[in-house]
Amino acid sequence: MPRSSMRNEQVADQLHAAAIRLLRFLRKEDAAAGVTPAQLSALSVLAFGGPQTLGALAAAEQVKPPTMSQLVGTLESLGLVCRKPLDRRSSQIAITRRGRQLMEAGRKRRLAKLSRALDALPADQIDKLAQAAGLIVAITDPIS
Amino acid sequence: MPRSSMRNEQVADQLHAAAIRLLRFLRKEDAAAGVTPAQLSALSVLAFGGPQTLGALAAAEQVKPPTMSQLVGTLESLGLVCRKPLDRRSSQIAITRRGRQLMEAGRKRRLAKLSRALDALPADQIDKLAQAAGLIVAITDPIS
DNA sequence: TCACACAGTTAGGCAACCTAACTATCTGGA
DNA sequence: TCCAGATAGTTAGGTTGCCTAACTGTGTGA
Repeated sequence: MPRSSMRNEQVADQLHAAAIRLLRFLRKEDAAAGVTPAQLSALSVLAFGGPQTLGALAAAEQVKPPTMSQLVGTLESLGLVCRKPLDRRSSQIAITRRGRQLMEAGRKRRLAKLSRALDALPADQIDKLAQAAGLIVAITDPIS
Repeated sequence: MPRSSMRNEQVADQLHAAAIRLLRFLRKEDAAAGVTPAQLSALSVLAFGGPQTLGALAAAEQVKPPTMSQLVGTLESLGLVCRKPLDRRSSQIAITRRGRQLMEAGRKRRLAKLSRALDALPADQIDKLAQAAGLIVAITDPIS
């Protein structure tokens, strides 16, 4: 086995553990914001990716349609997204003003917790985290 | 608001999104290995941190005792951990040989998926991911 | 010795996933 | 024209992982 693959195996483990810890760390803050992490993530996709169909949103979030169907149902009943029919079997889902506001509020809540931790780090380490986040999103992107 | 805090807010968001994506990306492989991510994480703590009480394990994993109680119950029924009574109300929980084997198998499954992605990256970017993982674990560590 | 602290479990509930099966709609080719 | 098949989404039912509240049983110090 080449040395680089052994290394990658370790990195895979470390990233896995780090992701689990980070989400547990942030979950409480998300809950306090009145939305769950999955809801926040979907709102974020709609905010930055624009209106899209349920199927596209499910693909972007890497979940199956029934999961997204339920999630969007909840968000709609909360007035955070709305549907604009395309034809009689599908709609475009768009974030509402309230949804956008709530997403910003959630971001601020997370900030309160995570930025205290980040503030303790030197700028170059924060850079590394930012770059790492970008890399992770890139390599887990269903499009790529 | 100082510039660094604005920056940290963005990094917080990016890390959050990255963690969600990474776990969704890896979940299927964990399932194929016959253990769930939370189980794998607990086994990992026991493998590297040594035997410990249920309460300590819950604290290490940043979950509440009932959560860990159920998780350990499952792992025990699968023969992946065992309990050694300390007194009549608490035990030390230790990973078994089978638990260790299964953890290694899970690691290999994740490798199969993630390392293909990592292999496409230059070594310096893999370094960044490894360092970032270490930073995340450090800043979300309940002990620190 | 006995009241309180401590360790863990039980009960009940919710969010986020999944697969399988279904409904309804659209569309292309005979 | 029209219907077979593809497509979009929902419903039904199940699992895992997390929580709080309430409980049981055990240990301990004043």
